[in-house]
Amino acid sequence: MVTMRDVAARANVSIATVSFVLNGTKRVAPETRARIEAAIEELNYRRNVVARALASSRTRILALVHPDLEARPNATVIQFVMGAAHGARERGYDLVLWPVNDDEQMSHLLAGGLVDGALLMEVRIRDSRVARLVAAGVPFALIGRTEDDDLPYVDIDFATTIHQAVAHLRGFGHERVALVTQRTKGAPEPGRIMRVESAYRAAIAPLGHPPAVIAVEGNSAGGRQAARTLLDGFGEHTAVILVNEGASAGLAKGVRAAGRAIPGDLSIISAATTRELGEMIEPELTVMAAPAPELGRLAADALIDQLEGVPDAPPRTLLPCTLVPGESVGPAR
Amino acid sequence: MVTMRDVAARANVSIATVSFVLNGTKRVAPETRARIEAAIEELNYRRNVVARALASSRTRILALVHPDLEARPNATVIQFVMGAAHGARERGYDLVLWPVNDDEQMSHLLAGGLVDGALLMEVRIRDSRVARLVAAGVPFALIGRTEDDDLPYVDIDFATTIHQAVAHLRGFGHERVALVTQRTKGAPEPGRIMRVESAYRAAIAPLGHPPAVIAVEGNSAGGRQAARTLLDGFGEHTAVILVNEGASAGLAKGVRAAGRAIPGDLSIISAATTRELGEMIEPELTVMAAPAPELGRLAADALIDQLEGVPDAPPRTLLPCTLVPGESVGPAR
DNA sequence: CTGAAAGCGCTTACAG
DNA sequence: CTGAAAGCGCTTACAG
Repeated sequence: MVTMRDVAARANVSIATVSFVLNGTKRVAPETRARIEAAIEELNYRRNVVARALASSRTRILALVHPDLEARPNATVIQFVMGAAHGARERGYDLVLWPVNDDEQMSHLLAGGLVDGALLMEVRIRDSRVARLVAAGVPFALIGRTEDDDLPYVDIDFATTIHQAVAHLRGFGHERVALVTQRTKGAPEPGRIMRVESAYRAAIAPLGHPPAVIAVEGNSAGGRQAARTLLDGFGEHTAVILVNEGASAGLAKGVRAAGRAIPGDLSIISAATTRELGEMIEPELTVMAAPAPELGRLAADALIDQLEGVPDAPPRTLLPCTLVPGESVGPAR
Repeated sequence: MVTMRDVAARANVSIATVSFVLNGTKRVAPETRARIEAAIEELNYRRNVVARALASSRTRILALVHPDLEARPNATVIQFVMGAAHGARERGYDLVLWPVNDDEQMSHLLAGGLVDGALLMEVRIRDSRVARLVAAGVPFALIGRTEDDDLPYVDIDFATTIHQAVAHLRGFGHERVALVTQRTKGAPEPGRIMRVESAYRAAIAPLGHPPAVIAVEGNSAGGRQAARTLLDGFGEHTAVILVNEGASAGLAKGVRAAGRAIPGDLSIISAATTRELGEMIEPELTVMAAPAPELGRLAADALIDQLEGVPDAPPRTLLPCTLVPGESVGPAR
């Protein structure tokens, strides 16, 4: 293994000087610099990141803390993760995956000193992990929000997204619009459910009809259950907005199985999902595509800005979903 | 920050002895050990993983090397990734994500010394990354296979999977069975395509009809194209096996759009995907569910076994997919 | 069974 | 502009 010592010897300088040109932390005479760069090139030297981390007390590693995601293979999840990985890499950071469900284990890992900061996924309204992070003195950024709006986060702008969805439906004459959200058995609710609901209530208020919110599990069975509830209980609705990726297909199937037409009898918009999911369903669903890759990247950026003390870096970013018209929205009956 | 030095001072021993009890590398007198453990407890000490890595030349970090996965949000991909992350964590290792497309960048990262070993995803028949890994002297395990069968890998047992799929179809009287695989524009083909094809040829040989292989892109458009080819060109086929997750929904839609019934006119099995994907489609697809979580975990295990010199650890594992009956397979017409 | 000490490969005041 | 040296927090022969 070739070390800084070898480079220094070949360039006839001290290892300190090699370090200075590598980091650009001090001015070095042009000729000296050239000699060092030549030596680095000739020896094919790469500085050891572990030694650098120990000496500088900065590992340049970030943790992505998330619950078990195997269980919910939603299309947006991988986009978040990969967006964060790309964002980190591009700024010279590494991203480690920490699939931990309990706070204890997270604190334990944090105390090991491997990471400079953490990205939190699946953030809940009241999230005890945040207190742990603060206690450990570890900088962080959230993907999603707690009830405390002053923390660093990136999130989907649900207010704008839902308003646009409602506006789109109103353009087709819909006045009675229901909402389908996600119920997570056992687990505390992610913050977005609450935000989505209030955005929905605000958006449909001008229409003068009472809100109808249906919470089901994020899978096909949940979707079919939502279809039944919608058709039986709330029969008069002509459109529905879903913020439940996993239930989208089941809802469409359930509606059709009940002999109703999409969009003839019911228009559907699935929000916070991917264009690809919409294409898979019959009829092709109109979706509000989540800016998941961007959010992943922005989360990494926000955390790194914080670590590096970048001035005027935005600690919080909200991005709305993008409407991708399919064949599931039509005129109100 | 509390260090080993603090623990040693409190327990009245040298830091060497503290290190010995922490690592279990040398026998320590019970009373001494008890004193040290008490001190660790009282001070809430956690050993610094970076210092440990530098001193032991073992970082206990693994890299997951993969091309850009944002672009292809297949359901199995996240399962692989999370399986590997879990497997690593359970054995005290961390997994970093390395989204790199070119070999140069991979070698560059490797040379930094951050990782003890690498897991390679999306392995191609001839994969230049393998040579790079060998050149860098970095242990690795593949998720998938190259043409060289002697390397450490985990993979789906496509031979068994395809045979089971064909046997299932034969049970329904099918004799003319087509295959739909994936075509990746530009990129070299992953090794599995080749293996799937030869497994398919072997499995249908006893049926006495010529093979029909259709390669399309892994998205809805690809699936619809496959449907057209299948219905127009190969009209006499009564069943199709897909090994193209992303095209599954498009194929089903295309077949129905052409006025053909599933499974009345055409039976469909989608192999190497998830049960959830099958549920999303209309009619619910019979799938061969990929053992993706297990394979991710096994890949991590194989690599760690190698790093730790575990005797008799299996360097290669093949796991078949599991048949999950849906509504897309019926008697041959 | 325990300790003193070298060493892992860097960074970073400090001195000149 | 450059260097000598301490130090980051551990592990690991080596000696006793």
